[in-house]
Amino acid sequence: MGEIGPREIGRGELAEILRELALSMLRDAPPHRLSRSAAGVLSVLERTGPQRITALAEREAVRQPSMTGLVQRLEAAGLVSRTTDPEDGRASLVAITAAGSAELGERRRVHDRTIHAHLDELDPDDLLTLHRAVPALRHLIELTETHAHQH
Amino acid sequence: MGEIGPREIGRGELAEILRELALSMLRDAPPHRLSRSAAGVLSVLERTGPQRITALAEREAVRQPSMTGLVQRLEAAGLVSRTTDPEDGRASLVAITAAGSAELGERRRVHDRTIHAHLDELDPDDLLTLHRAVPALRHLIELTETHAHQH
DNA sequence: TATTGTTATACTCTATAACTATA
DNA sequence: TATAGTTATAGAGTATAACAATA
Repeated sequence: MGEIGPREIGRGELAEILRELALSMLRDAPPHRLSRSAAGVLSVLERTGPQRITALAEREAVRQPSMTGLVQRLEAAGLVSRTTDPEDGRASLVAITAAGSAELGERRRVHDRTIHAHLDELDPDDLLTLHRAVPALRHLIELTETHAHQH
Repeated sequence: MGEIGPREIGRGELAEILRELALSMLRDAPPHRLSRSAAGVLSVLERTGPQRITALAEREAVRQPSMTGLVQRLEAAGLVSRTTDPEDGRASLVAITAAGSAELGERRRVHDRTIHAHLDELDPDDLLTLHRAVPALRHLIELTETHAHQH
């Protein structure tokens, strides 16, 4: 092990706290009609437009057959629609429907409300500190999303 | 809707970022022998000592029969052991084994290493900001854990 | 041949309903 | 009766392996 410089202090602790925070928020999410998997797919479709099964599977870090099943359930529920890719007869393009967007929005509002309630109880100084950390958290999310799917 | 005071600014945005961070970290977690559910139970047992099925179910926000099944799988894998509660013949006490602790530790190290790798790429200013936010994040986790299980 | 996607099969995780055993 | 837990059953979500269709 090398020496620990000023930049190194507590980085392991930071990773640990971030992991615990994620688990904590996850456990705290109220139950909803949309599962996490379903919401994840709808969220990608909403942000990036229609996608192929393979692209969705890579993006969500699941296998192609798993994504086939998930999309089939979403289609049966009317939350996505499918069309054959005009440029490639093998591929299909999955798109979110208006009903899908509505469900997704509702799920986000419910979860955010829960988190908001906790923030309301937080010490004002802590709240200010977290506000100041928003850009850094955004950057961390970007890095995490970029480097995903490498497992 | 009431007026928006100085303390109110951006709290909705903060909740949103925290939710997105949690999802992002979750998707980023490398696959592991221990599922999230299994790791959650082992983590509780490690921190709080032997627990009843009912207590574990409440803590992890699942139903009693779901926890029965999960504990049965963990027991079959040698990660927990069970004894009848000496004070109540109906109840059993579930305890983590040495093998369970080892698996849990390994899973945490793997995930933390992934997060750590992202932190290494973060701008030093962002990293400093996040370090300063550790106590606030800790407090938020505590609030979230305390108020869980109210759905 | 390589790529896109589906089907077949199996295991984990979750739920509700009905049950057993103990208090 | 009430509580602690299990069993029965069903559905979502995941995986691997084998297959079909198109490029």
